[in-house]
Amino acid sequence: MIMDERKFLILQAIVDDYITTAAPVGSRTISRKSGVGFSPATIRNEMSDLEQLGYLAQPHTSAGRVPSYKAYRLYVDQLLNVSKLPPEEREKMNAYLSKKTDQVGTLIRSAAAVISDATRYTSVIVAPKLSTLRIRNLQMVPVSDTLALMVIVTNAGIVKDTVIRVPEGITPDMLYEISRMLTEQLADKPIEAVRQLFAELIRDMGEHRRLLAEAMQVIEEKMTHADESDVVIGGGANMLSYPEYQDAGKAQNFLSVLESRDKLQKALAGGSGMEVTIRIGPENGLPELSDCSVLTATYQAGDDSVGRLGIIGPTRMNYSRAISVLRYVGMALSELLSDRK
Amino acid sequence: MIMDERKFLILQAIVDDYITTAAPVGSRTISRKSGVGFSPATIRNEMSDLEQLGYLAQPHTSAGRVPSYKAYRLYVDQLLNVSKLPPEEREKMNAYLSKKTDQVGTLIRSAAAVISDATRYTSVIVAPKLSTLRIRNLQMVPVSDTLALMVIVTNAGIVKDTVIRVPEGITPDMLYEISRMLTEQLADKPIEAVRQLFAELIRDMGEHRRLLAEAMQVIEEKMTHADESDVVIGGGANMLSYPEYQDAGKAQNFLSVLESRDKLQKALAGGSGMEVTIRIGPENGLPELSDCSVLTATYQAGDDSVGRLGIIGPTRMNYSRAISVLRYVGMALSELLSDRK
DNA sequence: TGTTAGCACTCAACTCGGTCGAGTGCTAAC
DNA sequence: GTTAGCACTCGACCGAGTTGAGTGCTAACA
Repeated sequence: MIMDERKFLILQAIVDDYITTAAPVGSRTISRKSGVGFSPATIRNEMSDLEQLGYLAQPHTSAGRVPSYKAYRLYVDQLLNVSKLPPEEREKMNAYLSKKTDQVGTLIRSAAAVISDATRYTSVIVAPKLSTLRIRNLQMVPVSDTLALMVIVTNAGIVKDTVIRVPEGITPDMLYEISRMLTEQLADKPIEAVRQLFAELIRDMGEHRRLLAEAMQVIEEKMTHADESDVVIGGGANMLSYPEYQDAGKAQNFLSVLESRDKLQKALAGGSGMEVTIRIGPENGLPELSDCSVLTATYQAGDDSVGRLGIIGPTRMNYSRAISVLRYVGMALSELLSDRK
Repeated sequence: MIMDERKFLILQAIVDDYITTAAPVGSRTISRKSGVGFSPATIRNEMSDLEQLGYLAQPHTSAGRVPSYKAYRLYVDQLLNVSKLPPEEREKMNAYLSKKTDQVGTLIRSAAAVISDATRYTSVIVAPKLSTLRIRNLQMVPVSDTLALMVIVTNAGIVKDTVIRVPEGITPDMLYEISRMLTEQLADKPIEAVRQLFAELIRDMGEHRRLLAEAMQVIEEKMTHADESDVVIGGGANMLSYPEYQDAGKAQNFLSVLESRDKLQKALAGGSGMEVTIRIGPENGLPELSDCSVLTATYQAGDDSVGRLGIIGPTRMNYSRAISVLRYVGMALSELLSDRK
């Protein structure tokens, strides 16, 4: 048995219908649809074939059919046509986002809100990771005799800070001088390259070795351990409005994923290109999200990919709309981050 | 009719029982309890009185009784004895918290997690507000020719930063000098007092007037507009495990409050002293939380009250435990923030 | 040979009546 | 004042019956 034109057509109609109703789809329903000119009986035969092929499943004998993950995969890969967002909607999003451009954190939170409002799904954005950024300025601000705050300003105006210990005998003015020197040395270098530069500096400049070593260690740590605060969620409660999540246990299960930064990071990871990556149901690897789909994309600051943004929704989500919203917001975010001088 | 000793005893037993079972309490149940030596019939008479007095309500004639808000209020005010946390539990919390003391943000997130883990309710912590802090160091770090990052380090090592515009012709070294001067002038002053100092400075130092004015305006804004990121939530999904919130609509309603920083701020506001404030059901003013109770307390950095922390749970929450956890974590948080030199 | 009408069959969802049991209020006795 | 007893109430639960959406199969048709 092989998939022919008509099977595609019928499968598409079934998925389309299921996406909006969340109820098993029967042969009559499909037959009634415009564009499909066959009787219910014919449709039934085809549906039976599609079930055989693994694209459909029946909850029980006398129910309609429900698309399988395989069906969604096919639907997304071949049957989907992504429409552009209407201009007025783009305009609205743009207006909302460009108001919030001052602080990167706020911008990202707003972007998450825009996505979840526009799709009614849950949105997740990973803030720019230190390891993908370039240093623009590094400054150590004294906090007390023994502590300083190391502030790293990166491209796109993204700021990271940490407390570091300062060896005895280093005055605020010395801190400033060292910061200036470091900034000069490190400016515009990607953080990846900083390690080596630091090693050289520590070798050449014996006198502040301890301070530099401390700073290096902190940067190192910041780069490897993702900061908890760096994942932003929008519309976490949206999922509860879908019939799939009326069951409180399931809902709690889903929400617990949102509360675990680790799992979220894992869900968003992978897929490096600019294009939207789609993981359907079990494909995303997290058992808790086995009946969700996760769409992810990358956003940039300048020419560097700096973070990922994503949408989590039920497998029967409106992929077309989700994709276009994700694309658009990703683009807008990249632009706003790159504009910052 | 008046509340006598026995009525108190019975009401207490009813509330105690309802808190653990969430099911209407019948006269037999109370009669069986140790400490109450009356027959069901007597209890019924008393319960009838208590209903008349507004402390109990009946879902329907042949069900048991459910405590009203008035009953919880009485229970909390007069019938509750708050036990201390067992030492091993304190120890565990302490150990977990003191590991996280490096970054204030992380510390607060951990504290929220500790509270929600210990109580199985939802915890909320408002990060230290700028207006309650003292400046320790102020530094402007150049980001580009026209932008700088103003970093304000406050007591307790809490850091706030904002991007500000820099008028043309101001070099990084000048920024440093100005920062140094400002730090000298402002150090250890509460932010409340900064306004006036700034005004004086702007008057006296004509040359950098524009920069100072910009900085002032930004500080002003930061002080009045609470930052979105400053509210941290722990265990938002916990509520879903209680029978009161099995209904998806109710659950969504509750979660939407957690997503609105405004409403959360409002829920936590008020009650300035160190003691735990308890708002039961409608008392908290938010219709969305009308069947929740909100406990709030204040935490300090040094001698200044800097933020609030709270627990949101069902009205039938275990007040005794919630209060002791909130007290303990509030104290621990204050200590950890004050220790920072 | 592919399509369709017809028909028997399946099964969840809903309805309805009956039973069960937890709980109440009232009354009368202790 | 307290309590035992009893009639009553009412949601929860159970099982039988009905409904309706949907299927698979077969035979007829183009």
